[in-house]
Amino acid sequence: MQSRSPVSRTGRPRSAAADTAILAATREALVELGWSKLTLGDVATRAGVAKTTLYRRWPGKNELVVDAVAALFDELEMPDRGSLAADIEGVVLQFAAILVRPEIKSGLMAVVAESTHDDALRERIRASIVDRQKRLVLEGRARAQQRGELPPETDPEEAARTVDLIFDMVAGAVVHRTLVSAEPVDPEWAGAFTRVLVLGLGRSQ
Amino acid sequence: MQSRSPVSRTGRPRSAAADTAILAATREALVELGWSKLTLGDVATRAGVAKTTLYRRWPGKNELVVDAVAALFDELEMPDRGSLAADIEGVVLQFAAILVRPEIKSGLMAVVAESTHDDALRERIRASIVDRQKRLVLEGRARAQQRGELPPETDPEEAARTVDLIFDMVAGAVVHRTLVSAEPVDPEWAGAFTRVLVLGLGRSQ
Amino acid sequence: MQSRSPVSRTGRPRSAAADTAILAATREALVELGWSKLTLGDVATRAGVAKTTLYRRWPGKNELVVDAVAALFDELEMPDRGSLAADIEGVVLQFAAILVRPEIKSGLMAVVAESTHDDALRERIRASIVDRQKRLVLEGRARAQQRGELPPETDPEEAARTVDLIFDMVAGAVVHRTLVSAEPVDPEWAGAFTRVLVLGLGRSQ
Amino acid sequence: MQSRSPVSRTGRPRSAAADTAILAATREALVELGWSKLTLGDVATRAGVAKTTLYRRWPGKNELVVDAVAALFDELEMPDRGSLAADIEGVVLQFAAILVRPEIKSGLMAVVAESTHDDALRERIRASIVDRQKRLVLEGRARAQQRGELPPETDPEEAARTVDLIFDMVAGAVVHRTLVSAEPVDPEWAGAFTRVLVLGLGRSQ
DNA sequence: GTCTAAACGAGACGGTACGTCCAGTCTTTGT
DNA sequence: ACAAAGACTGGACGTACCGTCTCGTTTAGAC
Repeated sequence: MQSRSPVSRTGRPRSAAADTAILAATREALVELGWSKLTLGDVATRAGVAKTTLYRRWPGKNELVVDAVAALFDELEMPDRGSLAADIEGVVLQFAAILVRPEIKSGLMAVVAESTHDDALRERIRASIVDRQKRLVLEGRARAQQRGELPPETDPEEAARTVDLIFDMVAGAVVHRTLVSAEPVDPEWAGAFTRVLVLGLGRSQ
Repeated sequence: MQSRSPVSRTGRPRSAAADTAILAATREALVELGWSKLTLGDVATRAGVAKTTLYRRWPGKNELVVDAVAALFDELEMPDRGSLAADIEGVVLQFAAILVRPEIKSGLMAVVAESTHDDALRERIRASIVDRQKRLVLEGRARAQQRGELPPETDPEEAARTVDLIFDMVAGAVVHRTLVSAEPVDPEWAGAFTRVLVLGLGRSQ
Repeated sequence: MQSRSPVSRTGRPRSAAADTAILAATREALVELGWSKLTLGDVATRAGVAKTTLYRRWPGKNELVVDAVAALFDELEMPDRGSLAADIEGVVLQFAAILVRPEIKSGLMAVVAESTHDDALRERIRASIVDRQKRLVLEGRARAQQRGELPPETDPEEAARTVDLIFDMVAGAVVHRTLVSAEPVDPEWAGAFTRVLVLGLGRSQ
Repeated sequence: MQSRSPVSRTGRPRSAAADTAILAATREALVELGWSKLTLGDVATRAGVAKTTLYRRWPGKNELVVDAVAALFDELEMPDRGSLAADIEGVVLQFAAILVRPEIKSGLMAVVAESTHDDALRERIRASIVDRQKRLVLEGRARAQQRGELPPETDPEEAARTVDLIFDMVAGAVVHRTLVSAEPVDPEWAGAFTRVLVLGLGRSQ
């Protein structure tokens, strides 16, 4: 009989604490040093862990940073604020608040840059970060349809395309404002942005 | 009457050809190797130039890549296509065409990432790339006002804010679509995007 | 009973073979290139070793060459040739034979030159090379005293000064003849030199 | 303004002052930096001269240092001190006094080391430094013969060999004592050395 | 209560690129 | 024609990390 279990039943198990410590150390190092000066040796030292332990769990710097950063995005939530505009504005502000955190600022763009010539990395980013947040768009649309602010979708393909468009517009604008223009996403900007977006979407009205 | 350069009329002058060769070599290396594997030694070799010559002119990899990439953005133009929507759609497609070029794809996000913890670099990017392209938004608005598609601005501060908002929305959405979502900016997407944007702007007046 | 090395029983141990290979490669490079054209990168390559490994073990070129050269001096021996004069003549010829070897010729004077403004290096040379060979003078004197050629020393301080004087005279003359005058130390010269020295020492008693 | 030289009408004449300044700057740099850290650019700067001027006059560092150092050896003189022993002792002390000067200490051994694999350099050293000092041995011998301390030479070849031997013994011992053993050549040592040498030479007595 | 195999820390290893420095040459303008 | 200035090619420097590799040492679970 062969063991079906993917994990080894014998030998010393991997320390669960190490994972946590490594990810925390990575975020800490991102804050202090930024992506390009972050070294795995330094992360290992901060985490009180040998370099080998780190390499046993992540293939490299990129993947480690993706995982270290991904967790922070799960904080995003979209409580019902009563209208589509309010919901969007809330998410925009929340999203911006995450983006300005220095560990994100330093890490996110860098891994996206790396992903432009590393397909596996792009897939990891999509799975860990991007797609996880699309739920917000879906949720918001559903809520708006319930409220009657948006018509129910007729063509499901067209609907999917619209979700992607909205996602690119929201995420893109906030990221560009924050990281490229380096201007704050304050309620005023969020309001102006949301107004344009909601009006643009509301063609049926 | 006026001295062109207040300093150094003595000594061997810097080779003008070297600058050109170095920037071209940088773009070539970006295409072949991508940002992270690009080394200044390799660029120097490709340009047929000593490493010292390169370091004499640029402080480092980041600044070199900004300059190498900036030139390509000046290709952007906005011929009069007859309507605001057509003008925007045209620029979006052109912009996307530049972004998918491998030397841009590899380099742009990386330097933006670096700029998150290097103020001088961010300023260089803003001066060399970002601000230079805002002219397109200004030009487009002026043309739309001439056509009567948009009212003349009344409050100049408000107008400036709107220019920034539009710039972040257009650039952000296209960059996100291209580099994060890694989906093509085809005429269909460009059309959908433009429709939302123009509708949103029109109604907000 | 006693721990050989009080430090570092942990981590991967240093390769003993590397030391040997590096010193051999250094001697080889000295022969082919001479001191001034010898580079540590080249030595590392010849030894099949990374540059870092070399720097981990020696602080620089000088110290490495001292160690590479020192071993060769341990070949010096002084078999009993029956008389003080014969013993000295034998050592002079042996010493000269070592000095004309190209790895010594290239390296020895250079490190001595460096040592004139590097106290640690001078100490290293003294410990590794100079003091190790003073044994020959001591041995020769003891033997001559046994034979009755020299009287037993009475004042130990005076005796130590004489040892130093003889050492400087022998080593100095042979080195000067070989490396500065660039003339061969043949049996004839060795005989003439020994005659002067033995005569001078004998009469001074 | 009047032309200084009636001969050379054409071209700017070489500055004689430059030679002096360069050699002085070389000695100064040798004192401060030592041979290995002395750079020709630095010498040129100290001398208030362009690097090109320096290269126009000397082929390289070695030759420059030989010339810078050689002048100092011409200070050696041997006034008649009344006996062979006193003459030798006087020269030994003078020679030692020159050798301990830092510009000599740093430079002399280094160029000798280089000369072991550069025949032209060895010849230059021989011509500029070594052979110039052999006159002292010849002078001393002649004087001793006049005084009757040494017999007149019979075999001129044998006599030449003896001159060389004495030169190697004196120069070698003093150099070795000073630069390798790094002990002072004080009157006590000089006396002991001279005693051995004179006794050794005086076989006819 | 051992046995045992993987995980662990430490740190040496072969590499690659870094950014700096100097050698020696070349190209300007000035005298 | 020579000088001063300084840019140029080329190459070694010593350092920093990379990702891998040996070591000796835990340590949790299987027996």
